[in-house]
Amino acid sequence: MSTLNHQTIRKAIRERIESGEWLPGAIIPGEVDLAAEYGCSRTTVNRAMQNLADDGLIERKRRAGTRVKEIPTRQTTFKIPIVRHEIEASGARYRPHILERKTIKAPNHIAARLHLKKGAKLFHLVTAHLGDGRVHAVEDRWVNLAAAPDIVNAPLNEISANEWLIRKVPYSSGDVIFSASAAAAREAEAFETKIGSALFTIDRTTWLDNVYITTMTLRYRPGYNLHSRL
Amino acid sequence: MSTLNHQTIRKAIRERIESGEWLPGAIIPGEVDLAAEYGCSRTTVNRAMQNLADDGLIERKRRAGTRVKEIPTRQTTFKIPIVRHEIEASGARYRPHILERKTIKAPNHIAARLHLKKGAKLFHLVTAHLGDGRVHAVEDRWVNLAAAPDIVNAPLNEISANEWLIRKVPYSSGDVIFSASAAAAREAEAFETKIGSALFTIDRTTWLDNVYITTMTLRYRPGYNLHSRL
DNA sequence: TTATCTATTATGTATGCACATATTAAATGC
DNA sequence: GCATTTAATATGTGCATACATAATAGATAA
Repeated sequence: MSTLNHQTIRKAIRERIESGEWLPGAIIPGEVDLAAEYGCSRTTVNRAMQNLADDGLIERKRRAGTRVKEIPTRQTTFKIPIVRHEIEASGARYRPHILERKTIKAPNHIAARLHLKKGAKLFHLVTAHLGDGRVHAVEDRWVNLAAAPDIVNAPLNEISANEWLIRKVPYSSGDVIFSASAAAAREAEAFETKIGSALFTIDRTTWLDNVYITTMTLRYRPGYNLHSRL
Repeated sequence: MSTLNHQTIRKAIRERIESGEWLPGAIIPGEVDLAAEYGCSRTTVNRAMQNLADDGLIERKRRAGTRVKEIPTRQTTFKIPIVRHEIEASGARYRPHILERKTIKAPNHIAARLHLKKGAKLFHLVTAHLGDGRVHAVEDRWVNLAAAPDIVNAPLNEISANEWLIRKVPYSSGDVIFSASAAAAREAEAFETKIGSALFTIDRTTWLDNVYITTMTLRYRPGYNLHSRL
């Protein structure tokens, strides 16, 4: 059978754009024309083009046609790593080590992040994630007890709070913030580095249907980085 | 007409997963059944399901059926920001300020990144990206002159090297690395902060068809962060 | 029992067609 | 000239259908 699937056509069009045949901002032939040129149905071309539009390579408008993007929207998808997986992928044995675990009144900025009133009592958990005994990352987490009361009894020595929560509320929404932060005393000690060292940091707040579940700050050991391709 | 489009069905299925009707790991009804249930064609259900699979919510295998992912692959898409856009979005006026600009022998680790031999001569450019006169980020870039010889004459006071290169080679592939790094003397001075301050850092190497074009390190001012939703 | 083949089946993909919808360009009215 | 309506058109979407392909379960043979 013919090998003209939508992926082939998608690739062909991509190459024509990358080769400069159709310059940024230029309009490219309509679906009907391309279908004729490649000898396939418009449906197939349509699918290929939709994919390219998803990739941010082209811009499509009804009636107006399809154009190559002026400045391609460069976007990368990062898989939000699960710390245990990262550690195990490197061949080390994972173990969470709890540094702090108590239910206390949350600081105002934490309560605000979870859209709770000032002075709300939250479950506070600080965990060092160990790979073969070495600290890979330090997690500082606050959990809304109204949303996940069982957490106080969870076996957090065996399973990390993150994974425990994923099992409880697998499909939640979240905010993710990447930044760099300076090591405080606790992190400096854990990572055996100086106070003020630059640490790659992920802040994450999670909710489901307007109920805020948890917010956490994850600080990685010095030298850690997150890699992606575009 | 009926409002049963693929997006509606996609949303419906998503909700049934999020509600816990189909638990992680469980198999969900086949396309034919769902089509019957929703009163649409299998094509439409297929499209909805493919989208959900792209989102990492479900896993599909021929013959084996579709299952809810055990641990949902959390992934976020970050738009790789163009510094000028970031600055202008905040209402400030953008201006690049060149700190260094010369063609010299590249350090070995840079030559290696661009897959060139040791001692290759490269165009080296250090730029401070200013927003209303304040330094927003410092960029340290090396350009392969074999790939983009014209860069030596580019008006880099007006347009940043990044944007100039995007125009020359709009559709290239790249590696992106997010990390935290300590401010060296140059950055400390530019950002009016102390040496060793934690800076959010993006490393990026770009190529097109096996020709490596440029590699750069972009260090953002203290406090900068990258935000996303999942 | 174990290995190999075969039929079954769920998803994957291509196509032709019809109609929806957004946007532009042309026609019309003031 | 300027505003409004109308027609033309490229993409967006849904459906029925046919066939491809991979994985499994069951049948068959060693």
